[in-house]
Amino acid sequence: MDKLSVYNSLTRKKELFEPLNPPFVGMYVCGPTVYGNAHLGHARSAITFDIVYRYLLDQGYKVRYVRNITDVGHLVNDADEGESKVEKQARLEQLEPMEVAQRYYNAYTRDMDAMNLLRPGIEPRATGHIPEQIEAVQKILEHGFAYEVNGSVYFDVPKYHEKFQYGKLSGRDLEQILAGSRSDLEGLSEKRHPADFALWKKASPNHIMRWNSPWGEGFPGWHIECTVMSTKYLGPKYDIHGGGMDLLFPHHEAEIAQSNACNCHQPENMQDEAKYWLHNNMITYEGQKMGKSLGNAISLEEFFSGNHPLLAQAYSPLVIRFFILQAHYRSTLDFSNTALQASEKAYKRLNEGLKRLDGIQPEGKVVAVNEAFEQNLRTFLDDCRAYMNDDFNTARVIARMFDALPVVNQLYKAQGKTFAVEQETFRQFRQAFHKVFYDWLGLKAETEEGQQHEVIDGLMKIIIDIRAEARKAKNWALSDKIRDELSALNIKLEDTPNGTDWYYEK
RNA sequence: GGCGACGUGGCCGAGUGGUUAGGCACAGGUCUGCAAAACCUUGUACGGCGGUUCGAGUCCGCCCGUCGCCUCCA
Repeated sequence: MDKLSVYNSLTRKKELFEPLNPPFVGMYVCGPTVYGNAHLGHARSAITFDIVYRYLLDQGYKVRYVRNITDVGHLVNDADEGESKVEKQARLEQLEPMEVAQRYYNAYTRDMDAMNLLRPGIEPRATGHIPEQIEAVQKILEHGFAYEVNGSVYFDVPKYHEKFQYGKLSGRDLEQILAGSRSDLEGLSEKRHPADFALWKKASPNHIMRWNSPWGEGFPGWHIECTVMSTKYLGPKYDIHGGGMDLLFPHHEAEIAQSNACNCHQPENMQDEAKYWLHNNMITYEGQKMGKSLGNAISLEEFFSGNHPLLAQAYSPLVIRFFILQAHYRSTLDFSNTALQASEKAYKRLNEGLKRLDGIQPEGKVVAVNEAFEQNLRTFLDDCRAYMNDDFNTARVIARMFDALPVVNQLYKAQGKTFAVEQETFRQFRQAFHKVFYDWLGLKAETEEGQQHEVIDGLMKIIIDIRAEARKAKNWALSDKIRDELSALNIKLEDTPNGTDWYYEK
């Protein structure tokens, strides 16, 4: 494939990617709700669209990448009914809701930075766009696709369905939705139809996050923020909307409906918000879904530190990234310690290969061209491009890098004696490999700081053990020599009844 | 039950109907005082049953199983 194709959830097939207004591309991705630490699911979604972003940039597009931050509290459905998630955490931790949101936003950013994600161009917050959301609700009301009840405003799905098609994204039809939810809840709700959803919700007295509106004090419904913020920064119709498959229904379905109801009066002007809807698949743990109730919801922070009962060790952020990229984004991905350890080793080997590649000096060597090697390196970039063009198949790109690795190793090994490929081929390949590794996949050589700490700890333990043996044997000359020479390196030893501690001191 | 995505060798995972995905593990080899690392080489597969086809992991049907959604959580 010499042109980029993407799988569009809206049409359920791969389509040639053709921006609405080249060279500009607008991309909106559903970001995190900042009331808790980011987990693998957040990582997968963010990394998936980081790849899309990077690749489009590399293709020369001017991309405006918007990823929202949901910091508006909404209702939970368990025992804490009536309290928003953000609020609930605030009470627990005696913090302001916005303080909670900021804290988890910071943590999210920290984790994403660690995995080498490019930051979006705009990260709009729902709470920063309340007036725009109110305005959008008003517009939808004016257009006759919503109704107000007791200070809340609901989207009128059946009314919308008369003119537009509700359910086109998720493949549902209204009758089925109605049939499925008719049994209970009816009558308890202010909604006229079970499929209707809130655009604006009246705040209960104890709801902290609240704003004035034409319908009284309240807060926006879940779906409206994305419609509003995408419209504000990307226009009523833009190129790509991304998110996890779990958001397909009802969130994205509702977004499409809101967008059409708000920005178009008639079906002939239908825009469906975005041209391409991209969805990444979910992550499981040893075949099971992740969830707090199952005890296997592991935060990224815990992966990075290894501080979780289910984790055998710590996994570096880039190993997590690499692991995620080894699968195609539309497949479910199962993780386990063995799977991650496999990725860790593979990633290490790739890094070693890259180091060797950078160390190879092709100049002035005897050339005895190996046709297979030559061919391998020459077709590398085109192969990788074809895989990326095929709906961002990073798994195949990585496999292709491993296919080239033996050649790199051979060239490295034979250096100084023979050089089995044309120098120009080699130079172009090296450049291409860098492009794929750094620019497309967003990988980078592991910083060895963390490893070095471990190494130093290990070294110190060995030294201290040797010294302990020397002291036991009353070999004071050796034990003092160890202490004095360490001291010269600003490493101080302190003998305690429980053993010997060490620390840095200038 | 409905909608969607899937079920590939010991594990993770690509796969556009016809000849090797790849990684990890395992095995053999090179190197090595021994070992490790590194490098080289190799084996093991397509959930089940039918169907289409000269030929199916790849298309069609049914069955079984997994995951997500179907909630005013976002």
